[in-house]
Amino acid sequence: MARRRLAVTIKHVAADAGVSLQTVSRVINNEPNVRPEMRERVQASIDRLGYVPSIAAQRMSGSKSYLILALNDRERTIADWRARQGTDWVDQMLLGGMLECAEHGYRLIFELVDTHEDHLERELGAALAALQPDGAILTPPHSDNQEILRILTRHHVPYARIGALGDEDGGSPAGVRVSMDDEGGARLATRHLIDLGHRRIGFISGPAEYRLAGWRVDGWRAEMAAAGLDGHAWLEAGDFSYASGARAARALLARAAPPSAIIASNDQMALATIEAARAAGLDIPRDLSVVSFDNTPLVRFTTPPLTAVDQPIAETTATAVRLLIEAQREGATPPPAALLPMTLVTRGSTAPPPAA
Amino acid sequence: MARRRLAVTIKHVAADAGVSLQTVSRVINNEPNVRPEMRERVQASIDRLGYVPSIAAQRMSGSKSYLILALNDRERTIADWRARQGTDWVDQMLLGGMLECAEHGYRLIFELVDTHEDHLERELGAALAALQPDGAILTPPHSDNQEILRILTRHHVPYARIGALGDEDGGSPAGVRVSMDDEGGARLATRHLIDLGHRRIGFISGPAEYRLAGWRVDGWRAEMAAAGLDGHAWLEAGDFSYASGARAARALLARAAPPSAIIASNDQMALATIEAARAAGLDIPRDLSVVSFDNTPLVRFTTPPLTAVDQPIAETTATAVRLLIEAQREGATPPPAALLPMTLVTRGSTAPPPAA
DNA sequence: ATCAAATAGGTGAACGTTCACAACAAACGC
DNA sequence: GCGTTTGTTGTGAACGTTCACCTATTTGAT
Repeated sequence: MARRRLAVTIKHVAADAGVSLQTVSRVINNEPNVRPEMRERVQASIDRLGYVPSIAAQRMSGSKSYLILALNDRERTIADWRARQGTDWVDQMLLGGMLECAEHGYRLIFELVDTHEDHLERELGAALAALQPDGAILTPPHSDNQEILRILTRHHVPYARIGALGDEDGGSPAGVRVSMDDEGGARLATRHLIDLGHRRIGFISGPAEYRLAGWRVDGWRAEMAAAGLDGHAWLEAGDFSYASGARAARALLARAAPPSAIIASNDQMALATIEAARAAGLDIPRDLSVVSFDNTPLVRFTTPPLTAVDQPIAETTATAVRLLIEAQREGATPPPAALLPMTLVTRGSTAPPPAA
Repeated sequence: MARRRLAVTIKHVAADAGVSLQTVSRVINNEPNVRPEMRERVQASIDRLGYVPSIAAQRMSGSKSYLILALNDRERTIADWRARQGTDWVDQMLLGGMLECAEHGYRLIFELVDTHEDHLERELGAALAALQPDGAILTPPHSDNQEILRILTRHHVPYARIGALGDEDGGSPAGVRVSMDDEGGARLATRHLIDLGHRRIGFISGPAEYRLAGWRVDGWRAEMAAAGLDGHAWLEAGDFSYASGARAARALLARAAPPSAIIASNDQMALATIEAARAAGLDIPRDLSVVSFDNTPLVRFTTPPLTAVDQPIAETTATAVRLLIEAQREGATPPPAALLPMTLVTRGSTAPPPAA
């Protein structure tokens, strides 16, 4: 029954330092108009008593809540999770955003939302009203969900969208945007293979409903074209699943002029490609070079370990958090956008093409 | 400057329904002593106005915060994350706990703490004071960290410990405990191999500082003994790393009487075992059966896919949340403990031993 | 020297909710 | 019919912080 919270409050600090509540508040919030010596005295009391302002109380009197919500599609996340299909992106996103938040005295709260029309309004509204966050981060594939944007706007919560389009802003406040350079990543991979001497470079694409899948194709195509190579012949469609990757790889290898290298749009399809090649009696990387996209933990433990394009997932949320906080401080300048570069991690699955 | 929060408050609901604030509060909190018709009328107003109580305000007036903190070692998490070493457990823990929280109207906040002596006090204290959570979950390897327990106790935050010892409770409030049955899992794996006909079953252990590593050895040993087999000869020490697994596997296979099956204490060492076996010209599972522990996404995409003991990581936090909430409702009965069973997922890496 | 402005600090009210308690009505025991 | 319990509603204070406003004091320009 002893429900008494014996927490140390601003009142105790004020009494201890012999000043008013307001002065302590000013010191906490680093406001001006406090004499240095006074500030020091108050700070000493704060340290000695181990005082920490209560977020709840701060939020109550209209200040920031120092909370940022990372909104994720509940169904998709749970499905991925139940299936234990590398939900690796959850780690990356969460931790990247969290550390950046910590840096600025904020806290990241990971929130799963049901994106079904009827539930969305109630659930998201409840979360916003209850937590009153200072910002929200939208992750794919719902970064463009107009309904979510509408609700956030109505609740006056500034947002950052990851991997969102920029063009469709029909006058609505655009918010911060952070994207990964999928096209650049694909160019990197293609360039790497061209530099090794490959000329017939195959590409296994992802499902059309993911925009990033298209961008990856674009990058491959652009770099092929730049090198005077055919950026159309060796394209096979996949859907990010292992099975589709296996099918696409078999199709590519069965061609009259099979590619000497294959870029797969994600790790699972790359794994499938390796298996398919091996089943066809090919040695990796002697007979076939393989590059994958995403660089999840999966690809470090294959034989050979895969050369892969690394997605800066963590940097994505970290940047979103940073821009969100900065934009708030700066005032209403046009909301910033960032494009994060991908990097190529060279491992054992790529080599010069066979002498032919 | 329009800092005005035009949120709908309890006051609006009260006015709309023509009752006092207190009555609305009672309806929200499902308290007794409200006439059904009154309750209905208030509920109607709540629904119509889309009212959601503010957590901040609730927390202010001494009620619950409906927040549960999941405490994790910052350094370890970041290291794992930077290295992109399957931080799979983060996903699992987080999502498991989160969904269970959602079920009860709570919210899980993932918090990284610096466990270095001097920082711990300040950082954890700050988090507790700021958030005032209704409970905390401690995860390995710090479930027994006395300093953390001391701080939590001082702040009156009930806690659940995952994978903690039970014996060392020197009179301090023990809190809820949730563990995974590592020994049972090892027995399951061993039993499976024995049933297939194996008699020389090797075991690659984890590092001694992890208690669960010892429990896994115990389970293997117990089941071997129960079947009248030698539970000492085919043990090799590893440290959960790929390199150590490769070393241990080579050592086992080089023996005069090599095992026909090997159980590795985690997935990475199992992967290493498969590679080592293949390098030695062995076929999996024809010449050697391999069982791994943990069942991370890694092991589904190897060839063959690995038979693995699955850790109920998600259930672990889910159970912790549930017990924490229940214990709070029930009052101070002796805090409960749970032991979660592991399961064996049979895939392609196990088969009867070669005819010999 | 005088007045305006900037600086340093304090005071009461407000934020949205619950708690303790009071008030009143209805139901009950006898 | 009376006192007692039980059920239902309302009232004022409290939680910890910041905001708007106020009062001194100091600074600077004329």
